[in-house]
Amino acid sequence: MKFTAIRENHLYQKAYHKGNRFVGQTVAVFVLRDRAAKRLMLAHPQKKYGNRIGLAVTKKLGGAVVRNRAKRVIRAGWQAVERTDGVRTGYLIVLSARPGIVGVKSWQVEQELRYALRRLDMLQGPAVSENTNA
RNA sequence: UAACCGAGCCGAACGGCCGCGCGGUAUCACGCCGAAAGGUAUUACCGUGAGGAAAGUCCGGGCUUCACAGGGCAGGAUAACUGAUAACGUCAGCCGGAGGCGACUCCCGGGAAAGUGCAACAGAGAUAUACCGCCUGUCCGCAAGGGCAGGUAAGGGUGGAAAGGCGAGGUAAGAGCUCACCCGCCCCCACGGUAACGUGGGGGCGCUGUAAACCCUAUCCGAAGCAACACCGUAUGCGGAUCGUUUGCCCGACACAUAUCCGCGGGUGGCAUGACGCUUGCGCGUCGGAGCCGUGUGGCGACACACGGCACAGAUAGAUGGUCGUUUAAGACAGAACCCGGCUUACAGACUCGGUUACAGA
RNA sequence: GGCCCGUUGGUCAAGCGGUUCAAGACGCUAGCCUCUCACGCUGGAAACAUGGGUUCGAUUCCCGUACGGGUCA
Repeated sequence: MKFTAIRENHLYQKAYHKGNRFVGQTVAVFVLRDRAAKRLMLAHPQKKYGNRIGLAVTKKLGGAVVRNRAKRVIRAGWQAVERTDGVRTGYLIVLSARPGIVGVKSWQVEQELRYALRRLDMLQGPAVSENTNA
């Protein structure tokens, strides 16, 4: 699943300071309304809205291998959530790895991400009805 | 059989489902973003896709830009010898030394006899020395003994180190003072070796340690590094903060202007075997490269040469993943960032070859 | 990615091949002072990142490792 990556440092700073956050054992999620979403949509050939996603992993977690694996696991979990439940678009989303991510399977990250996005009211589709029932 | 020594090699595999980067073909599409240069989407198929250390950045090169007549100083690096190599502080062989029963391993291995410095504490004394002791002379004293002058490094104790070792001669007592033997250093000769060096003979000498202290000798070194650099483009540029509107499940739509402040300068190549020629293209040919694999020849070896074959990651928030199953259980260290040759450091396990010692058997 | 630095008590730090050596300040702690606290005075505890090497002797010199920092578009 392709997505637009955040690479500017100021956007990370903004997400950390202004965004809604959820902190779990494996990941921390920061969500902020993307002011440039419309412009990006226009640039997009299919005229679709999208989320800009940033992955952040501290050097404290380990070497390049450990950090790469953390990013892959988070990416896999995110794709699973997006595919099954759907996520609202037009946001800046920063996924920051936490120490618990080392050595976990992707379904654990997926679970936590789904819970986090539900709490942040970012889900659409089938998961929403479950949320209301719960 | 056991315990070791050395060298090499691998460092998960297979299958199901869902995914990623790059290249190609088809599709989309005379579309979209951008001032331009330029960039780019969807889907399907095919090909391809991290390491032995990719790491640390400790050395050496390629490449690039700048500098450059020649010479010297300063500074840095290296240190037996012969070779290998593009080069090296690397590697091979060999010499010397150390360790091991042995296979074998280890050594920053020039010069302290050019000069300077330093050597705390202890000790009489640290590169020159007389504290105790020994001896001679002389004076005092009945004597024991003591004072003064001198000789002496054999003995004592201190120290990391006290001026070769041991025996004999010698002497008042002693001393390489003399001699034999041994040890070490320097010089000369002969033989062996390309050489370091080894063996033997002769002569001289007896010298503390430290150069990872200054230094001396010999050899080498222009500087910076792909964030280098080259080319294309170059506009009332781009980004952010402040004050907002609109949509609101999704899809879609508007305004994105003005003002103030702050910050920043685009793209492509280099760069993924390169160049050239032919071809719509696939591809083919020629030349180049410390490219990779195999075979042969030479060499003890590092390696060299010849022939044949091969094309093998190229990202830019950074591609190999997720998950399930099987293999006894999958589990070490760890991720290319311009490219090579080394070194150093980390590392679960698997395999191959050669050798040593001990025991047992034939 | 390249190129450079640094590491000494809890913190900031000086230092040199050796005895006096592991200064000094803040902090901590015990005592004195005071009716009590503060200030002040006296005393005390507490460290050379780590593994090798050179040396008689290393915190210092050399090599490796770990950690921390600076700088270059």
